[in-house]
Amino acid sequence: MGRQPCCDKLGVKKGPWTAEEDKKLINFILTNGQCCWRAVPKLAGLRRCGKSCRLRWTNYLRPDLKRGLLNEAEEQLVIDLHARLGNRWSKIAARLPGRTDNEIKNHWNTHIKKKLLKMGIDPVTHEPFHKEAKTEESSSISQTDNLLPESGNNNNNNSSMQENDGIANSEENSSSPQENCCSDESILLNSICNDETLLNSLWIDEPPLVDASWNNNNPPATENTNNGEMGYPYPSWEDNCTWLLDCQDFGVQDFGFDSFDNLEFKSLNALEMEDKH
DNA sequence: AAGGTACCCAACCGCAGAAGG
DNA sequence: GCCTTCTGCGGTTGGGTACCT
Repeated sequence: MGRQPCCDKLGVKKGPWTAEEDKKLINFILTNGQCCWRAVPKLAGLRRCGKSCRLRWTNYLRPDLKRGLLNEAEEQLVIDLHARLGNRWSKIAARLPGRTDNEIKNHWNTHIKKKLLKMGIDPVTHEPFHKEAKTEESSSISQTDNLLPESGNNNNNNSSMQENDGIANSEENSSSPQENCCSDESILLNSICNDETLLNSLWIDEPPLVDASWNNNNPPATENTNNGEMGYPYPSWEDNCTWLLDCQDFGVQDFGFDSFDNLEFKSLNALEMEDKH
């Protein structure tokens, strides 16, 4: 259709964001909320493309973001969700409060993929390599089942297989993806993931469960009693943005955010409830 | 200490789909 | 129904840093 570039390339700054730019963007969103991103750079006095502003906000500046590596439970959840949803990072991220699709995608590519390969598991199909070679017709019944028709192997099956030196490691196959998961939460997760009704609900494009309060376009001023319905004690949009800037240095926990597990279970419970309707 | 390599992650790019006129 | 605009998504890139020789 011959789309125009999202912004005039002339005079648009690229590359890493400076603290000053971050401040401007945060200030703008605090006072105006998230409106049309295209207008944000101009209104906020930034020489950035709107897209870049949105990305910066969603991937880095949002105060509800978690920092640091994914913990084991989160990682396991990502693996399970990926087995069912494929490379739909945004959907996966929607199940992991405080995590962004970009973050999960990066973590998948740099950590999880290698981990699975090392265990002799194809990160695309989530099948052990030897099993895959043996019988393709056998509808899998493994825990990382392929309920998903598209589970990531129809459109992007060309990638990531070239590095399958994991075949050489297939003797490690006896260790399932859950081999490291002996904690209670992992057990719980597994049981959740084996719950068919719950899994089915993952296919439904339900409204976002975690970031609603950030996705709405209400001006911050109207949001003084936010987060009640979701049960997330986000700091209120008020006063100035200093807390928000500080937030980047600490992490959501420091603001009394619920731990991942609590949120996760809330999300999963919500899914379950939805499925019953 | 210096150079090379691997790794990580923030940011960019291009496309698809939704929304509105 | 068509066209345009905007947003969001997934793939990819490139700079910074850690590690290795």
